[in-house]
Amino acid sequence: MQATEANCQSCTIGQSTLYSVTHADTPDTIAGLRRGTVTFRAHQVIQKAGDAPTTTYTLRSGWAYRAVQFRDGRRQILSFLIPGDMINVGSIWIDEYAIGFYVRALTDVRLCAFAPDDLRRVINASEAQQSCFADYIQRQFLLAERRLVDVGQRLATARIARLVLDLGATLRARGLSCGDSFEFPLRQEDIADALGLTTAHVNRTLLKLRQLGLLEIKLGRARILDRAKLQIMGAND
Amino acid sequence: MQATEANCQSCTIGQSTLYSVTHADTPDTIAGLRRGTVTFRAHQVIQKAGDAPTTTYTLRSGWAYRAVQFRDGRRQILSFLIPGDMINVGSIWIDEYAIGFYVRALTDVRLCAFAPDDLRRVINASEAQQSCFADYIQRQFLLAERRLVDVGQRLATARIARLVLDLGATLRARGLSCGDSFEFPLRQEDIADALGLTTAHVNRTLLKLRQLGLLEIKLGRARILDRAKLQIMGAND
DNA sequence: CGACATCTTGAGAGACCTCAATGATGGTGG
DNA sequence: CCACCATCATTGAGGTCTCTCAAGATGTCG
Repeated sequence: MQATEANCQSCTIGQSTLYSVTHADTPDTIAGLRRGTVTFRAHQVIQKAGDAPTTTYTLRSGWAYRAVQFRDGRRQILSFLIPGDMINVGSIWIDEYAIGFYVRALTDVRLCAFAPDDLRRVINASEAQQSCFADYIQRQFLLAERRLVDVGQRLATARIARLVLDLGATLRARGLSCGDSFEFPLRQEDIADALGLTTAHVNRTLLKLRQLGLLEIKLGRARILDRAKLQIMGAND
Repeated sequence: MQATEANCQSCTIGQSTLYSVTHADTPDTIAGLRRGTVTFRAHQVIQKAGDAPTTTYTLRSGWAYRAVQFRDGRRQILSFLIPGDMINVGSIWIDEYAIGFYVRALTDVRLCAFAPDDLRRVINASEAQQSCFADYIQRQFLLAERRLVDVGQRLATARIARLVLDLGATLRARGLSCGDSFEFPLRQEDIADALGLTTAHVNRTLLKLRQLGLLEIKLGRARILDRAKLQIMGAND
């Protein structure tokens, strides 16, 4: 990992997520608080389970994921992190919060570093900023519970359809994609571990979705071929 | 539902959860803010999916759960609510937040009503109170992700073991139980829907745990017969 | 004592898994 | 430029956990 620059004035990410109000008003405030950036290469571990980070990071570019690891090699991916996400929200409010998961880079990533105190002040600066932050937390919570419902109740086809649609929607909301084809650096194994499936089954399910002309995942890109039908497939309720 | 009294001075719940700091300092503050209480009978719906409650409720007594309902009758329980829990945290910070789940009473329950504004002020009153609230949110998040890991990766025996241990631990933390036998008003169907199983399978799994001398659930009570072995059973990782 | 909810149990089926082998693909070094 | 390697995708055969559907047992309550 190494420090480099990446200015805050041109950053469009902050405008749509946690410190959006402050960032929109005076990007300089954020720029002044940022303690620099850090980069990791694809597949590197960013934080280990048990770490109690004292710096709070936001994801500036690239993808990562949070997961728990089992001794026998199985793992459960808890969420994927894309630009605008916080790596460790807990550290803002809770000192010495030891995380129960680990964070790993999916692609090369760049993180922005902040002191928890500073972010706390930014968030508390206005009611607008507070509710913007609350909105972010709420959404993360919602996504976790969506996955729980998927894994608990839905078939493999629906789980995959929904995961792809969800990620596509989030990317769009952050201004990182604009159509039915977008960057999608998950391996089949990552999809499997996020949805409680095996790679073999994900592969067969993906084949099925491709044959049905709904979805194609190839070369690090996802192509939604028939959004309407994919949504119906995802909503088998 | 009907309004009745239940005083805040003698309430031990608030001391261990969201407004704990304020409550411990001056229980009168909370008492002054409370807009009264509401009761529901067992199995009554407290909030419907799509509702955007303008009042924030905390659970004073009894059990409830949050769940999503499918058209074909399936459902996924997202979390169980026990005294001290918030019914709708989202409403504190986000106006007009339409919930995507419904809330139903498991036993007879009594709720305390608050105006979102008031709770917001209480929480913002001090850093201690803020981090206490953050801690609560964090824990709810953690529990949701624990369930996701369970449903995604663990066998039925482990899922059930962990659910019971988790609920027991939370009850203990709130001073609502003190040993290995505690109130447990979940039907087998509730367990099934919380863990992505069917009642038939929950029944057989419960039988197995009973025969192994680890756990007994009967007449609305859970009895942990061998905590050590039950924990091992739950940690099949 | 019915009426109802809940628990229990059985037989058969399906979704998904395990294990293993075979193809692609892309990067690396000689 | 090709051989080589690691990573990832693909495919097959067989197994199992869990499900579906159904019936019966048990318990609860008015």
